Amino acid sequence: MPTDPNPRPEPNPRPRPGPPDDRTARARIRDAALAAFAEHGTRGATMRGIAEAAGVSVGLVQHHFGTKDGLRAACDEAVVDLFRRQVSAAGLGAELSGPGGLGALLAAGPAAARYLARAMADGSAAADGLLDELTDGAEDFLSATWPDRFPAGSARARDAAAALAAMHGGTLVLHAHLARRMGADPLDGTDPGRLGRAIIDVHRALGEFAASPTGAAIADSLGTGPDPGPDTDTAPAPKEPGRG
Amino acid sequence: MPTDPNPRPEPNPRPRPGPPDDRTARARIRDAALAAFAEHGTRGATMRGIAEAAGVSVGLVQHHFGTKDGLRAACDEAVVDLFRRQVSAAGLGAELSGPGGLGALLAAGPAAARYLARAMADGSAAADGLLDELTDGAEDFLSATWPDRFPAGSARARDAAAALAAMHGGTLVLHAHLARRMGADPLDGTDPGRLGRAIIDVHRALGEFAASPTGAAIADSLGTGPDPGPDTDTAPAPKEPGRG
DNA sequence: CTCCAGGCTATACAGGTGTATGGGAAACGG
DNA sequence: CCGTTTCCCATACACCTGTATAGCCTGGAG
Repeated sequence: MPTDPNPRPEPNPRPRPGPPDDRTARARIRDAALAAFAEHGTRGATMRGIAEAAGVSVGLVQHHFGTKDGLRAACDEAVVDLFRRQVSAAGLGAELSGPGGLGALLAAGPAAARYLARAMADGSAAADGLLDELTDGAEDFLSATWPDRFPAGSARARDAAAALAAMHGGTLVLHAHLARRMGADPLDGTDPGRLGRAIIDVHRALGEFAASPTGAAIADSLGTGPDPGPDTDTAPAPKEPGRG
Repeated sequence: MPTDPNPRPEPNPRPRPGPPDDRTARARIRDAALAAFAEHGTRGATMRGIAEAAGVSVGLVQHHFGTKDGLRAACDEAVVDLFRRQVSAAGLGAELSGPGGLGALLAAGPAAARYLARAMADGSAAADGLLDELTDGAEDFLSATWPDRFPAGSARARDAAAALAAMHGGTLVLHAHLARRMGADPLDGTDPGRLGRAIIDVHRALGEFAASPTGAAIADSLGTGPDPGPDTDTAPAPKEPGRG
């Protein structure tokens, strides 16, 4: 959470004229838009609804952000900014897409996470960029940890990295389903580690299953590619990654 | 010309008056709606666009499906039906949420899969129901395979099953991202096993990683020890009798 | 005081949306 | 021949959308 020691909404402090100052009503509008876009989608959210939620008129929204797409772009930028600050604050390096990258996304705040979830599903430049970064991080992680199984630049590493990012991002996008089944939305801030624990459980279990003869048979039935891979090494002793 | 066989595929053969007959223009409209909903979302798709894509007028769409929500419901039902038929045809039992369940979804056809992906993200009764079935299957699978780690009805099994379904469903929802990174959309029908292979690769790699000391440390940092055991559990997930 | 820049509001407008309505065409049944 | 049913179309309507425009209010500068 960014430091925001403002008990009052600060009616009209005449902000500096130059750069985007991001305080006062402008920030209120942006936050309201974030929530509205997250809840109703880019198309479902309305300018009037956002203005009402922010306690301002529709004209002011236009005055500050021009058009609806401009407002959307501002939300994108704000969320990406928040995420980057969170990542650098947590000291995460390239391996964003371990269980850690997801945690950083969640730690950026429920509103931002919800917005990102919608943006990923709807497809926005910001969400695509973030997803690409997660995927790049995952590919680096895979290639660095298992160079024989996922050679750098190989199609197998690329596919696995994309799938990994999609799977972890999918838990974000489908947070409503998780909330329905787990009893608590993983995006509401309480117990941020619960989803991570479940994901690790899944990977451990499914990893063992995939390594079993039954799993190998399933993999074979899918038309295994050129490299079936050694199934004997179970503990490759990966190099220490960053905060997970 | 009273006695005239069918020179055209659907000459309006006066179908049976009673039940939903699903032929002629009605099916065309439904298919066009499926594609439109999948591409533009429930809100973005328009009645006029669907009618034009189906080659009919807007009035006919209303005549057959009443309202837009009725059309949406019909699409839901059709997709769910298709999926069930595919599952039973493949002889899949409870383990819907292994790599098999996802494959059945994909095998139901690109249009249905795309529609389902959108429906999962937007949230519809059909998508929720299907996701619940996948989750139930995953929970059964986890509890049956690792009874000590995922006791039946435990919170840990429930969380892991929900996460597993969300992760696999997420690859469906984020298929555009996968297409961007893998170079081919996993929902376009060609090489249906490629995504499954990537998922298995991910589970194997991440499973090994989670079992490593580094992974265990990460799991510990998330709040719970390696074996929390069954904590507060609630009523087991509702199961549908009959259809397995 | 006046002046005036800028945050802020109210209203108007053009376009698109879902839906209701009235009517036309073809296949039976008489 | 007419009547009825069903499929199908063109149009109208009320509503909501994003956006443009004109004006009000505050507060500092001259």
